[in-house]
Amino acid sequence: MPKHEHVSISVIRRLPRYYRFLGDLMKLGFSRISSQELSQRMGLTASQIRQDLNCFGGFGQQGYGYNVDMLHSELGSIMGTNMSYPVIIVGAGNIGRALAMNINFGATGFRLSAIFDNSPSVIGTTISGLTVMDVSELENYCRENRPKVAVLTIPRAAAPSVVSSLVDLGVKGFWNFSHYDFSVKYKEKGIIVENVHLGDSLMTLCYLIKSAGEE
Amino acid sequence: MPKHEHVSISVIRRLPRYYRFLGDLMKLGFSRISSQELSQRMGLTASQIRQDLNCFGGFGQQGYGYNVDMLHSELGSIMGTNMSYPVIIVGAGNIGRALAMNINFGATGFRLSAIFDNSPSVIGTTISGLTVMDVSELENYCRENRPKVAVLTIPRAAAPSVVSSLVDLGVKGFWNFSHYDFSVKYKEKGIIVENVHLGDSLMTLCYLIKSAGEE
DNA sequence: TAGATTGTTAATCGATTAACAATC
DNA sequence: TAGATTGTTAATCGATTAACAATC
Repeated sequence: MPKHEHVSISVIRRLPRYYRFLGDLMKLGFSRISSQELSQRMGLTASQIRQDLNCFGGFGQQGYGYNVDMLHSELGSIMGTNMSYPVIIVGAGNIGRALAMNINFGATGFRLSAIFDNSPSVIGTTISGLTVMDVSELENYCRENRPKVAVLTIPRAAAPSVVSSLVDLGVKGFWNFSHYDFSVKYKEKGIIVENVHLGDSLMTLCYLIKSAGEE
Repeated sequence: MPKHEHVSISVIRRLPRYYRFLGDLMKLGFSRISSQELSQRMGLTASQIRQDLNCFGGFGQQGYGYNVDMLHSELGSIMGTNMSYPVIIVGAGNIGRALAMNINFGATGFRLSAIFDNSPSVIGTTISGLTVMDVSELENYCRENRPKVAVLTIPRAAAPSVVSSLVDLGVKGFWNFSHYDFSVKYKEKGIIVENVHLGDSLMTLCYLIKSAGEE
């Protein structure tokens, strides 16, 4: 089934939230939901929900609404939660370890396959069932296991060379927690980068707090 | 100086990135930059940069461009990086600890003042210079120290009651890493929530990887 | 002064919301 | 059938881009 071409990023970023709310509704025992009621629960408009969903297909039924289970599973397969793309974590510091232990990679379409670090005190330790490998093994590992995505939890200074070699080794996407900004050339190559700039997020919060106080 | 009223959230979310790039330029020894050159480095349009900055004031000079140091510090004070709002972390699990150790709260307008947990094995341990306190002390602590913001790194199930009491105790903003979705009523009360839904971010990445592969 | 580059207005583009015919 | 609610088209709104006069 060829999905509608070019769905806007705004729509895509709402999908995981729909998915979460539908999962909740399932747990609450709902079997059907109207765009109207979902919109109230989520704090957006019914119109937007219908528009968003219709980017991917007509999942509802006039006069009835949407079947919760069905819509949930449709959204899941649209996003690829049933996939199992191999992922590596590069950088087993605080953040890397916390992600390894906290993120449910399986539920989001991935499979955590290896963790790398360059510190002798960390290499060889076990995190979430995986033994931390030496970054010097990164190249061999990638040639053999072809990870699709790398989680970048390394210091900024280390990022450029690591990214460059990972791209050469076939990594297609990055979940970027480092303070490194990917240059435009990677986007042109079709490399996908999902940035999680925690510092930016916190500064935004600071601005909003400050502005609220100034009113 | 009364800032221009209601700057859109899209603009606000770009400010930290401008700030970062300007900091880099300072380190590289730049003293001036044109919107044109900055736009190329950042991968956006010069027009957008000028529009964004002019939401807050005319920081440039015709024929010259922008003074890097000056613009950097202006943006800093617009965002409030010079503030020192007290912040508490609620939940000293992997993520809470990693944030305590990794985030430069001081550089983003905050001051980490306390960390709470409910697990006896964690209470009393030291993280980043702070002794983890028992959540039972949360109320007293807030009454005495009036934290402005709380970082939520607790399980979802624990969130509703913690949030409710923190709001009653005067907390104005949340940096929310829990899977809890704040209900609309808090927004109506003027509570500010900056969500960091890591699962959503990873699912978005999955979708993008999947779509790229399907082309 | 001439050249460069801003600040700002106008034009375009895209995303959200509203409306309603189709249909379960 | 009547009522409800979708899918979809049209209208609105806001954000981005383009253009250019102002001015350093």
